[in-house]
Amino acid sequence: MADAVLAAGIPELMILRLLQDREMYGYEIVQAIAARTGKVVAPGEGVVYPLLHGLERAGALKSRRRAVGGRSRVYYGLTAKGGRRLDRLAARWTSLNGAVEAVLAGGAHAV
Amino acid sequence: MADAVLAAGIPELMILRLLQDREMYGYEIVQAIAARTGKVVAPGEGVVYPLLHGLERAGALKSRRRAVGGRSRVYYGLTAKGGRRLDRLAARWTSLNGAVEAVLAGGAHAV
DNA sequence: CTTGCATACCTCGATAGCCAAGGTATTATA
DNA sequence: TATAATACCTTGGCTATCGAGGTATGCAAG
Repeated sequence: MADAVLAAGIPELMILRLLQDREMYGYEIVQAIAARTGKVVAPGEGVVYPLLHGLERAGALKSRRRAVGGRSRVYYGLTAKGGRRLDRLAARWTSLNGAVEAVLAGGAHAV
Repeated sequence: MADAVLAAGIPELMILRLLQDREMYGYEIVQAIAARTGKVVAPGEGVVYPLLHGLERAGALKSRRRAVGGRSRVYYGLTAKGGRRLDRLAARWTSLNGAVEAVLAGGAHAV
């Protein structure tokens, strides 16, 4: 099932969150994540493009080609389904971080 | 290489942190993590034991057999090297969480 | 005008971390 | 005396991620 620890899943979460604000294209997303995280997290194109394709297949994203300045770009937008997926992953991250912080803080151990 | 996104690495971080406080044995660690995180994170024995062996091989842990109440247990303790490793991973987690929060918060995008 | 860099898309193979499931043996409990 | 809990371990498989590659266009420099 691969669920318990959420093997990171950070790129997916970030992509969904970015697309919540506005449509973006793959290359732009790659740059945006690196920029906004100061390169702390910087998934390459080999991560982002397959994720975009998978998310679209899953109905979380919707794509459309647009020609901008002679260039052809594939813009992605969040669907309602994608929004729910984002909410779920964001909540999961919060809970995951809480778990890590709890152990790092130490001291108080229930049970 | 596999470094940029820190593919979780949560179990390792937690093990090192637990052993910073006191010696523990594998089975105990498995229970402790599940308990302290309310099962949000609950790596099984198939995760913990190989990690303990790997960390010991890497010089981050030191083990010794102890007989407790007729039972034989392998207790692990943190070495100086393991302490540095813990510091590094903990810092990394903080920075990683900061990156995720930054993207989730959205709005302000530097650069 | 051609070399090279940034843009923009994509795929592939390898690896690492995690997981479930199993296996052994002992001790406590019902 | 069966069953659950303790305590150790390994194996095989999956998935996310990574790096490196490949194609093609636009633009700037030389």
